[in-house]
Amino acid sequence: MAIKEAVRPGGRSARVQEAVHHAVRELQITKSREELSVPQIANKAGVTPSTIYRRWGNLAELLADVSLERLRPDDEPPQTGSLAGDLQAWGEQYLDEMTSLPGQCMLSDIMASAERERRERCYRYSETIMACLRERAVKRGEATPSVEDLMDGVIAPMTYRLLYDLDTATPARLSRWIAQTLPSADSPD
Amino acid sequence: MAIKEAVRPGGRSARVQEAVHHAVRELQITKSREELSVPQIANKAGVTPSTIYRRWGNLAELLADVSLERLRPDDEPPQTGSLAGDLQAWGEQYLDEMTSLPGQCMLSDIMASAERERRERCYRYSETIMACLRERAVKRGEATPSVEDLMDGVIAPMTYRLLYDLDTATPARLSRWIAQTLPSADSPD
DNA sequence: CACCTAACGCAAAATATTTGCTTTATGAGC
DNA sequence: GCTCATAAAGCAAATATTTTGCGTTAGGTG
Repeated sequence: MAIKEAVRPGGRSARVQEAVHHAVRELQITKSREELSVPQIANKAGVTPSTIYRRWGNLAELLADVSLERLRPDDEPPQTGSLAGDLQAWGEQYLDEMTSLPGQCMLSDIMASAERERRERCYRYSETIMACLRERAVKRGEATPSVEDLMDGVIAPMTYRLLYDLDTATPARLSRWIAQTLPSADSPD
Repeated sequence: MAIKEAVRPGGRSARVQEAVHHAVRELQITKSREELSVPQIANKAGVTPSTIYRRWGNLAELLADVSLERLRPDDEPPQTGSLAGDLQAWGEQYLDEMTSLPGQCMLSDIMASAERERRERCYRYSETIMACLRERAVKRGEATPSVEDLMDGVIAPMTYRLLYDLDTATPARLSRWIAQTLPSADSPD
């Protein structure tokens, strides 16, 4: 019955982690990023600040940790019957989520983290989704690009624009990225 | 003779700015990111901490500001005689710069800034370079993609991988992004 | 040349962070 | 179950950082 996660993930540790994460999420509803502070979060979570500092190091890392947790693939991406459709459907809801204020904060928090590993987790997350959509297409017998090509052709421009030029992170462009990435077949242009 | 930059960019202000920037660059040589502090920088620059806090807000913004300054296009990108060549040449030196430790720190500092405007300046910077290389190609009579397409096809995957998956930010992949973006002509594969 | 005021210096006050030591409670071995 | 070793948390004092109010300096303007 040994849980293999951290060194000692048992009851109290997990409880503290949950309390702190929960406190952050609660506070984020009312307070803006620069109104948040470690002592404040600690107080709300019912722990001492030193606990947070020792576990997370600083506010930035804590926020990144909380943000990353939201990035769990909770539900299966919607099915539309074609790879292009699946990409568009998933991408649109992702864009929608990430262009929102909380979404942008989430991205910021993750990017502000010094831990390279966190950003790599984002990469793996997107990769997993691309692999899933691609797998569906393969099963249907569609001709499909590699996951690599999907990452470069769709995820990269989408993410790039979410980070650097928000105005151009739109569903219309998404269609373009998808069309140019998939083996040309039915796009009239 | 009026300089139109800030509200009052005259002598002293500019001197302080330069002193602080210089102090940061000096300290960055020996100290790692988490060893830097505002009071330390202030001391080295010969100003009081409150000056820095009032002008830049916090350490993260100051570092981002310093990093961004390095992003000025100091010299014309090398000419190779073809768009593919120009892109590869410029891209390789950019990759080289950005995969280095100082380059990665620079990217981190910029991404950690809360000011969206800073990231947009990065976007404009890359865009300017793409426009320049494209302009050359057009003058030579080459068939060229739009700047937009260069951004999506080359800059986006490059930047994406520099940020999220450093191992895959390589010249070899750069070739691939370029080949797939340019109107197919001479690539044997 | 005199005046206005943005930007800086200074130092006290408020906050946040670190640290040494104590206490608690999980998980392993008996 | 009970005991023990220790990871993780609490507590509080010591540091360090950040904010703030107010006096001073020095660009820029008339």
